[in-house]
Amino acid sequence: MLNEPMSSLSQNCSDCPIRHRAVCARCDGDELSQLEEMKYYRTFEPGRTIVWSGDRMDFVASVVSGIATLSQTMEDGRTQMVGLMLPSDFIGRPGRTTSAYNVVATTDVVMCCFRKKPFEAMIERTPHIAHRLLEMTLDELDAAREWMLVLGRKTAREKIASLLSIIARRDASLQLRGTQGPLVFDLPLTREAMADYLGLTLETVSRQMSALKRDGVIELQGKRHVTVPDFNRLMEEAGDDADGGLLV
Amino acid sequence: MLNEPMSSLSQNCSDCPIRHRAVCARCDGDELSQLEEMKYYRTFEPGRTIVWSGDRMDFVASVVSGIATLSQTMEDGRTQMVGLMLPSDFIGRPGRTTSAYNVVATTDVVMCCFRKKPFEAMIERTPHIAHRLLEMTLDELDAAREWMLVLGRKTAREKIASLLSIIARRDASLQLRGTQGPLVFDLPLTREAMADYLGLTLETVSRQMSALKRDGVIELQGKRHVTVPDFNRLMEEAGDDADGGLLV
DNA sequence: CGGGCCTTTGAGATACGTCAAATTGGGTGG
DNA sequence: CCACCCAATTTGACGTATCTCAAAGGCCCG
Repeated sequence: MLNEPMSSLSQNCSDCPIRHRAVCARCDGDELSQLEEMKYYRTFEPGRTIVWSGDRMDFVASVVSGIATLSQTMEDGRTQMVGLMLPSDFIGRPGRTTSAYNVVATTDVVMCCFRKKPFEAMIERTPHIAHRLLEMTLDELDAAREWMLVLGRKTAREKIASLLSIIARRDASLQLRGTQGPLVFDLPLTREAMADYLGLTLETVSRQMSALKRDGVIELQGKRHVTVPDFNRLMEEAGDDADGGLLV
Repeated sequence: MLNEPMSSLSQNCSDCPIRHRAVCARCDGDELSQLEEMKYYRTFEPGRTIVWSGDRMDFVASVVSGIATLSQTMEDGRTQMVGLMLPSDFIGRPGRTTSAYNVVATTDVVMCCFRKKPFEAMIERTPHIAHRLLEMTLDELDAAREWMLVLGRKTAREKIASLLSIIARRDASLQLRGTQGPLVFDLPLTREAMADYLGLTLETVSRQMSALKRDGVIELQGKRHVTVPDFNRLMEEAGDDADGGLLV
């Protein structure tokens, strides 16, 4: 079960797939070569834990490819996913030595890691990085707050529709497709992972997926392959304004 | 119904009550005087809306005193509070022209506002501000994620206990008391506001408050004045590790 | 072809929401 | 100073969305 061989990973920042979106997006050539000195790649298989909550973390990292989740767990095992980390997202917190969350790979994941100390020092002297990191953190804060509305006030059906529309939207924007015409994508999450993200049980997730399928909001080929014939319909089911642009 | 008269507001940053915690915390004298040129104070009465979601915002601001809430509302009126803004917290987002949330004063509120354009320009050239803002944003992101666990996975009783322990903890740290001995504080929120924060109805909030009182976890003097005889007991009811330090 | 997940579906239990009415208590005006 | 008023809160009865427990498929991979 090999994922992309290391040889295909750009050792060279200039042709990195997340070059223009990651924390290094605004760096110039000189700054990039400083980063190249402190960076190294790591890969993880699906299901593998990248960091445990409470563990010492002496690196920060960008997701280069694949999907990872951030989650919190209570003593009795209840767990809540608090973040979905996609390519270009940043993992780890400058100025903190331990992880506050479990970080788990849900697909094959490639990460571009930076040793923490040198990276922190570089933040101090490199406004390009500090500003990009601030911007990314503000975006994540907005996303977390949007998710609070989903968790606190939406019904199970709306929660499922919300999750599907987020994944569909992201997929469409990666593939540069418009919102017209059917959207097709693969669910990167198991029913249980969806439940942990939505604050539901996996049975409720399954039932609501079946209901959305029965009502023609989505079509399923197998368990993971999803077709959305009408994106606006999905948005309505999510309880969102249908005019919320696709290109966010 | 006058709140603190303007005359009592420090026009002078150097004796501002939030000087050491706000976005300006790390500024030196020169930077402070630049800020003083673009700042002005505004006050709001309880219940007054400071900004509406979607409104143009041409300032950013620090809460100097009082409490404000951030909330999102769905078309049918369901609302979810996504942030509790306390003294020193920062409102507004550099690089965005409209507010994503409703901002409402729940008590008398004094805000130190900065005109947006000059402030954004200053961030660009002042690492002290950019770094402090990054740090504060990361803290807010952690708080939002902790709240996602509360919203997604906790029972009504645990939710109430979680909210009370957060307020009690903050109050204790302001008054520099330890966690030993009874904690006493005033609830700055109505039952409805608590419900909007917790993703519950106000009736459920009221019932669970009564239950916690009946079980001796809290005592109530009037509707808003709360005594917590044993903080660890409250933490247990919240479903948190009781060893979570008070001094976070 | 068989074993082990992941998923679906069912039946019954329950926590929380909804609707409605009673009670409290803090502020106000007489 | 007291009675009154009104918003906030409490309490009750009932409905229901979601959870829990249980069993029966599918599907991938060896």
